[in-house]
Amino acid sequence: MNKELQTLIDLFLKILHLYSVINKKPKDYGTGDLLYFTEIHTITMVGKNKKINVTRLAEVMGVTKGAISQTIKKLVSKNLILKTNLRNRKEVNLKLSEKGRLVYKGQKSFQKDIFTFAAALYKRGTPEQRDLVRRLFIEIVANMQMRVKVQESAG
Amino acid sequence: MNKELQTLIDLFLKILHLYSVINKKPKDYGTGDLLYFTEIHTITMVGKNKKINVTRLAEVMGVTKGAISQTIKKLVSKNLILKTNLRNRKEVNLKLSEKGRLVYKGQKSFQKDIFTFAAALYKRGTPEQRDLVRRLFIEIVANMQMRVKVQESAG
DNA sequence: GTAATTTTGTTTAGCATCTAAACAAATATA
DNA sequence: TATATTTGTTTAGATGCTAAACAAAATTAC
Repeated sequence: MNKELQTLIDLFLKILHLYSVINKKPKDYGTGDLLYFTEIHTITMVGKNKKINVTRLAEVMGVTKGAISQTIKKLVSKNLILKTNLRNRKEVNLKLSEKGRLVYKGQKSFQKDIFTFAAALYKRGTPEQRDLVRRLFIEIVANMQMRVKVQESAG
Repeated sequence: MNKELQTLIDLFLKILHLYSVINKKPKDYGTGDLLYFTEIHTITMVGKNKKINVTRLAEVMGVTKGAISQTIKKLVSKNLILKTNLRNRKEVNLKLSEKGRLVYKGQKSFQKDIFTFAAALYKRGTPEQRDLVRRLFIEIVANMQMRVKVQESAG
């Protein structure tokens, strides 16, 4: 069993690594912009969170406000993200432009693609089998989130 | 079911993101060196693959030879990795120093820690439940590896 | 056996991304 | 109103990567 478990952990670590390799190459989702993963990820997060601001985006993405500010500046200049609520120079509200939504949709379908075959496998499983998968993922997320919090309070 | 599946994919993407957040902070595994993830990952790969060389390491890690060469240079200067087979200036064989092995062990136990609770959950599952988990991971790895290969041959 | 080719590793310049810190501007609190 | 807090921006410097030019060694072709 321990060997089986180690193999499984190795598989999981391999997935984590492969995902970063896949996302290293910049992509064009049909807008004419070659976008790096950080840019795409930022667009994804803005698309997912209505009217988010820089500070909250930094929290959600686990980086500093400065990093977000720089990325947003670039994406605004590329007309992928819009700053609304500009009568007020503080508390900027971010939203996607039409072009930004195209990237958002492209990335979503890319993610769906990656998991298409795994999803089919999952669907064919019994309710009991699916239950363990779900609980494992929830447990791993909970553990990792705890670690991030500990890191934040320590650093 | 589709909502359940989307939730699961979101959980998985969250894991991928949290892992990168966790690994962003440099760590000291008791050698006095504050090491960044790239350095730790490189040490891990050298530890896992006996007498590996720069070219193979680049393939395994999905980066260019130049990148590996730079990282190795730094790790050799920190006395974490050793270059053997130096009578021959080509085909360098890499291995961990005593200090490097300490980092290797530290990282291994860190990875084990992350999955401790999930592993306990997995162990309590039935053989049928575990079977789906295994097959899902294998499927995801296969799909991602295929994508990396396609990317390589295309780019 | 020598010449041409391939393989392997290194260096360089330049780019993307991040942090920390200093800062400016707006808001909230005393 | 004065002070403190919150929010966003800018800057300098660091890591890590690529592409390309290069050097050195090994392999292949003739």
